[in-house]
Amino acid sequence: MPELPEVETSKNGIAPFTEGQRVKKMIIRNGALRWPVDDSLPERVTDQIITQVSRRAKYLLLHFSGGNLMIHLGMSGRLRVVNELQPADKHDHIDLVLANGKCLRFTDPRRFGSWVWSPSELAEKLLNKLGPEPLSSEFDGDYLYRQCKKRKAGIKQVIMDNQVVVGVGNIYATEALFLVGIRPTRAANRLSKAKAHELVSLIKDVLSKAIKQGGTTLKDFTQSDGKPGYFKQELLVYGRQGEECLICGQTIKSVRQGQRASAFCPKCQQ
DNA sequence: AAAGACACCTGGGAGC
DNA sequence: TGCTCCCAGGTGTCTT
Repeated sequence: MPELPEVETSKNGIAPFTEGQRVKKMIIRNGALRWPVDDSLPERVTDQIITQVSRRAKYLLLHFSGGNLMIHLGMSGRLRVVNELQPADKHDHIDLVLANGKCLRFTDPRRFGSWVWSPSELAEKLLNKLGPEPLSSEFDGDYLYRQCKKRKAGIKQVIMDNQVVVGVGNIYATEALFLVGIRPTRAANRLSKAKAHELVSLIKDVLSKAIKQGGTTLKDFTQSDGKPGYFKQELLVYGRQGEECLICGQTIKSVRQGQRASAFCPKCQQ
């Protein structure tokens, strides 16, 4: 997925075309997503106005008077605003056709994404577990330090844990740990308070910067107008295993943690 | 309570 | 050209 900056970029891209618009029709071509898309959704949103578009964690929320549509992009999901007459492609699973002749189109080859109505039992279950937003003041050095003291797992797994802080995925966790000079495998409970403060500040920096650049385009992600995100050029270690460290020239290594690759520089990160 | 493995699914690239 | 295998932005669930 799309990590937090990509979701934020999608939100900013679609908001001007969707806020204040009435939904004319909802088309579900393939509802077999992370959770089966509720059959009653079209009935629920048809003729309703999208009052606001917001984000919570990696969920994009379309607000209606009676509740929200919670959209998650999973690993390969994408939202675009297209003309309603544009023919649907192979993985274009859901359309929200709007009164202004535009169409909010959801594309997701791997179908790990989701469209869930909130409030609902499922929505509460998903939302209740979520930790603070990474860019909020609640996520600060003292907080992360307290969370880390309880855990002996690798620091990278802790900052990627949604219960600790939301929105930090593999790319930005990897980058922030490089910037702070700590190996992803370092036991979280061995992080000093000073480093916890520094790490929080770098996570915020890297996420904010990525949002400004329109996110990171690897393969699937594009902004809602179809343009790529430009943060990829800024990546210092993610995906660079085998290449030279841009700071010291050492070969970037990669380890697997929780079935996920973690790239790091063996010299810059201890 | 926490950690680890596994699940969901398709497509792209590497290697043979 | 084609097959097989591994990998990929996430995260809920089940087992130790």
